Amino acid sequence: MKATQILRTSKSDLKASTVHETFLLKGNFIQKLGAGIYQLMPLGFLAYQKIYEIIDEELKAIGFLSFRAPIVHPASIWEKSGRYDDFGPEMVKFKNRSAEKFVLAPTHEEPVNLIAKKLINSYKDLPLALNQIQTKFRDEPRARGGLIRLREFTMQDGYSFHTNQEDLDKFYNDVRAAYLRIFKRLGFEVKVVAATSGAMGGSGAEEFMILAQDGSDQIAICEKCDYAVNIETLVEGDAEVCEKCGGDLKMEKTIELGHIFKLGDKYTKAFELTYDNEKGEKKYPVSGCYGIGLERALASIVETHHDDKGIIWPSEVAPFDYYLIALGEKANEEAKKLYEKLAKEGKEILFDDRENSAGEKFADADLIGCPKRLVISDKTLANNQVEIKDRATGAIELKNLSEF
RNA sequence: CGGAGUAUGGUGUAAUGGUAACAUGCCUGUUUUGGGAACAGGUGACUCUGGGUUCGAAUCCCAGUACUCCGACCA
Repeated sequence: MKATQILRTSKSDLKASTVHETFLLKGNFIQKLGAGIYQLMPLGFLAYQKIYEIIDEELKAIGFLSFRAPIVHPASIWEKSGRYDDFGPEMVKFKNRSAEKFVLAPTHEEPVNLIAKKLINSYKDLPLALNQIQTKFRDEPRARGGLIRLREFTMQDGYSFHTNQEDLDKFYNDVRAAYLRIFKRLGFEVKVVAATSGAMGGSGAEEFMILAQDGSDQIAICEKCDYAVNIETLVEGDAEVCEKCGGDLKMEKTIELGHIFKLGDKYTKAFELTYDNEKGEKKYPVSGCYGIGLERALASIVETHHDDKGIIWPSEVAPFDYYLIALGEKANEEAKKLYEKLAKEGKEILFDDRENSAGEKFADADLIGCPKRLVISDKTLANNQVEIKDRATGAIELKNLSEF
């Protein structure tokens, strides 16, 4: 892709309240429409799609079926579950011209359970795992922190249904492992933290956290073993020593990237979702649910992968692999050829074909943060070479044009 | 939802009751290319909305809306 089409960086010293928002706004990855409401610009959407694909791929690989629920729901399905009145003011309710009642989905248990009810009749239909990556809207009283806490956001939300606890436990562990693979591919070092499943009911829950200065969660980490726990679950004065080994606990600010729950039969009971067992008896499946916030993941990648000049994308989520700069007219001709060749081979390359000064192109290459920067200039052309600079390490190597 | 503040070209700011200015961006041209270049010309804001005070309002007053920060709430 060409910079003249997609790149609109800002030279201003704009400073948002968080690092990721500063760089994402400066590089024009995102645009703010209102508090907690942002749109992804073409550049930002490229990175977002990479995240989407990684999550989708890993979850399909362990057996999730993809579905897609709507964002606007008729109020009736929420009235039926009893949550139309219970959910609280963060759920937006509205009426259309015919005074029919609707809600904007803050979560998707209601439609998912309707899908599951269609698909599950018999024990033979279990286990079943359903997944979607879809928009949620929550009218947060105070959205803040850039993309960390949005009102409209995208969430991967998966749900699984099982005949018994052992089967749920097994699948839960599969999801746990898939989540660890996802977060590794996204470039994170996550801590899996014991969490309360109180509000959701059920038998267990864990959160996937990263340490981050701008985080709004706090966890307690044991200084001796690898035990970590959300401080929300530390209520009864045991907030000072590790319950595993007795070591001292240290408080750290974190961002929660994902959350997995064993729900038991709370929701299947609430939604009257049953199956027939071998004896023909009606039983409630036990279920689990699993979620990752995509914009929050995007923001967190920037929070954990940057220097003072800009973003340093992990290779799997970078919007482009290469950022190509040409200096001088002769170099520009060669760069154009190289760009077309690499593009034809399917390489993801951003060619800075703008007429801007050299310094501006270098600064933007750092800001945008593609893993490799290619420079062609009179200097490199003297030996028919291209300079390759690694964004993360700063290491520079020269390669012959013919080797590309 | 409680407390405080802000609202002016695309962006960032100035003008404190009397002609809306500066920088940047953008457009044209010339020149320039290894770390945010230079010159020249040009473009662009009925100063958030509605009301009020005044000869006169970006400026003062009232209401609304939006945004920011602190707190509560939530993930």
